[in-house]
Amino acid sequence: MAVFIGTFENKVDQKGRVSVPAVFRQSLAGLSFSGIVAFRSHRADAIEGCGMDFMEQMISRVSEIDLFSETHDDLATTIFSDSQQLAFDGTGRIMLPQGFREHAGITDRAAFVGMGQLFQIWQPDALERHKAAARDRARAQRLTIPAGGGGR
Amino acid sequence: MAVFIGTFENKVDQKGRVSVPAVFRQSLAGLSFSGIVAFRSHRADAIEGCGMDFMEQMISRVSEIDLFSETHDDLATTIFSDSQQLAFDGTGRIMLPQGFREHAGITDRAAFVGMGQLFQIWQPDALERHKAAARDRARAQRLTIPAGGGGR
DNA sequence: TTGACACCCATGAAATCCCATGATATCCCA
DNA sequence: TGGGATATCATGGGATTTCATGGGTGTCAA
Repeated sequence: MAVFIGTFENKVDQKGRVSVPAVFRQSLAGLSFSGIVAFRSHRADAIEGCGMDFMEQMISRVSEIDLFSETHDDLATTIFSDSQQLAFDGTGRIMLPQGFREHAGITDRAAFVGMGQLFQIWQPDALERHKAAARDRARAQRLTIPAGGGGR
Repeated sequence: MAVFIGTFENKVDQKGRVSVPAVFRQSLAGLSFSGIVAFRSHRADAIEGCGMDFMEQMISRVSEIDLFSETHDDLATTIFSDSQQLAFDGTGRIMLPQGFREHAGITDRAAFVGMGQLFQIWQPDALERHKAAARDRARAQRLTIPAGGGGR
């Protein structure tokens, strides 16, 4: 399973390219698709990213639902239609599509934020604000991490 | 397993040809039939598409089941009899048969929508409406991905 | 002979490849 | 453990390829 930890800020060049942090790329190495899968976060003004393995997991779970049922189609449409495969170039960069950049307000800098199985891509200033707010909420609500059933 | 992710809008020319998005073609590469298998969606105004591998899988799955289930038998009959193999030409285009275009209301533009192991072909405006509706339904019913057997 | 359809070529825009660069980080050996 | 030698990385930009699209031509069958 690909794991993403840490925050990295990289430049977006004229062509819309960004280097994906090397650590993230190493997590993604060996998957069936050499690149990331990205989609607009519906919670935040950010892009969410993951590896193809994560998407394949989604597919197999969705396929447990009856094919051609309304539930299956709604779910599949919602999840897969707005995602995009972004392939690495020879030096580990991806092209951030215009629409994604707009959604996140990204122009010339992008911050990659590890979130465990997923990561997010933010406009750096927006990320700062978001982090501060998240810290406050977590403190106010005394958030904790649920105990897991042990690794599998 | 062929994976279809993303939405792509392409033009349908005078002759009824459309380019299948390059990403989808790559997913379909190496199968026993170089092209797509398509049939009219019985619930939506869209064309369903997949690779020959998926068709083969559906056939074997249905043949296990249709002894017991009339519904599945009907579904199978509907799907398989209506399906057509649409071969790629040298540049990755297919011919959308008249009947399919009519069913989906497609004239000069067609949107390919990834649904995981399948994809759909829509008239772009109809797709927008459909996407919004699907999202709303998914949210209203709190549809979630069925919990899998845990990450691995 | 007239469509329908497969095959071929041309084109512009966009994405990707490829190489060069400087800045860090890492390695290695005394 | 210091500090030069060596990788790794992020970044820039020109060259090349891919892609979607348009249109022509040949072929086979009704």
